[in-house]
Amino acid sequence: MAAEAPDRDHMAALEKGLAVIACFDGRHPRRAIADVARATALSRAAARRCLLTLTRLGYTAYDGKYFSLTPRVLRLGYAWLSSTALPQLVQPFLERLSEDTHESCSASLLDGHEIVYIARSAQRRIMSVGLSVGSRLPGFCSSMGRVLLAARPEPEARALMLAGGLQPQTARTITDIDALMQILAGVRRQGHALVDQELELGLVSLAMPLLNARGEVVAAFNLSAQAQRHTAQEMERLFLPKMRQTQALLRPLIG
Amino acid sequence: MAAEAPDRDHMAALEKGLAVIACFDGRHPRRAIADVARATALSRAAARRCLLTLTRLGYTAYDGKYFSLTPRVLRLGYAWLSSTALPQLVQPFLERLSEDTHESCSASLLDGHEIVYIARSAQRRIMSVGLSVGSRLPGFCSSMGRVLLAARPEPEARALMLAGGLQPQTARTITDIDALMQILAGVRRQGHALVDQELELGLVSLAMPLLNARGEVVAAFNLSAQAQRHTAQEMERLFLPKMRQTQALLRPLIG
DNA sequence: CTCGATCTGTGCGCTTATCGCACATTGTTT
DNA sequence: AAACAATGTGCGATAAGCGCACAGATCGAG
Repeated sequence: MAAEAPDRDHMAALEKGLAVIACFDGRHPRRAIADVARATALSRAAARRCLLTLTRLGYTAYDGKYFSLTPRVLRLGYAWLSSTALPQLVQPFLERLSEDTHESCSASLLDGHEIVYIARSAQRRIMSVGLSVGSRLPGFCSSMGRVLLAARPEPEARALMLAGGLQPQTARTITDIDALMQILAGVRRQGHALVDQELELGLVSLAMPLLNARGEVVAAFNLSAQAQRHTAQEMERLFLPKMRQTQALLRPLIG
Repeated sequence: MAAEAPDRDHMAALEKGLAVIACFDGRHPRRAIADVARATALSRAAARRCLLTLTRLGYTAYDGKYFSLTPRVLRLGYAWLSSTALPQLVQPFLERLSEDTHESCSASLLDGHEIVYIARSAQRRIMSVGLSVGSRLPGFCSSMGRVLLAARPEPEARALMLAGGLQPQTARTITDIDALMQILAGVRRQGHALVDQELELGLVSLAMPLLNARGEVVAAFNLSAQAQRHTAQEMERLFLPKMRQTQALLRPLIG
């Protein structure tokens, strides 16, 4: 193939191997070689080399037909979790907030156009898909995503949302980029974001930034509830005070 | 360097890159190039190439001086979590057990000579080091480790423990390999393992295998408490029945 | 302020790791 | 049984990755 990006330091093999690891998920827990090759757009030979190397290192297992990840890959993800104090710091506050309100609370960071959960205290299983640390959701239609996007410069926020594709998640999902930018402006003004069934029908979610001592946005946290139990207005009335309190408690504790 | 292992498919660059990711942890959240090179035993040039590639892919960030991991690495570590149903399945049962007993409960798998936490419900912070999903402990002196080692063929269990180095964690840690093999035999007979302050002073822990419908050991779960509050005998009397119940409840649910 | 030590960025030639293809084999499907 | 798809293996060609060496930057000590 022609060299489109002739960067001096490329480490193509590393990039391919990471793509191979990342192609496993809940829908594809076990994959054969050709399967992985298709999913990663690698040649079969390259996919095979990656898988054999990963197996030799213990990151994948091979039963003679299918490859699957081993818990050793947690070494990689856990390297990040243990290298940052934020998740462990926030977790007990989320649990407290969750107990007080009897709703589920989470914290997340922005990674490109998606949010990544870094801590969570679930009260009930209200979402169709189970969320946990490491889970990802589109930023443009999630409450925490909007809080985090609102904290970025406007051109960047716009670019990130457009790059993500703006796929509607429900019939109520707002996908117009200008409308979304307006919403971000509102979030910036009010200091919180309320999303009403744009991510999943029946789910309302209220999010707020996590600030450090200097007032910078370092993450977002939210509280989500069933739409039948609480209307959007009720959400703000019932939960904003406690969330502001959590925000204020954490602020001096975050470097 | 001479080719000691002339395997045809090696993918050295992938191996190096993974080592670079894994060299970050709580004690080294930010590292410079030469620092990473030392920690991974790579040449500075190789470490630099890995770090630049990882940064280009968004797995690490560079502030001009130090590199640090980004939450994107959770894509790798938590690819496994989402590819296996076990953690999500076990979590609520651990929470229930933890509520009933007011003690901390966890589940783990064996990865080489270490156990890896895959789910946890902490009641109180009783250990000096905070545990969470992805945390690792030596297998030979932890209750879950002994349950998992006991489920392996004896020669394999012996080899794994020896490979781990048998470093004593407290003055009470048993490090004699034959004594440990005896203990594993007892665990196999009784169906549970009790570890009394061998991992950390003041910590007692009772573990039991998680069985699938066919009766195979697929993981271990435990309950840990402070030694001051409960003696070893008390642990078995107080908690074994509830743990057996949890084990029985989960057994038909695990594929 | 100067000097020394360490680290970083860069370029380069050499080595071999990695590439994709092609063929033989196996096993799966219809 | 035939057709299809996936796997394992060998191989030659290419360039990816290697370590070294030099130069500039940074930092600390004295």
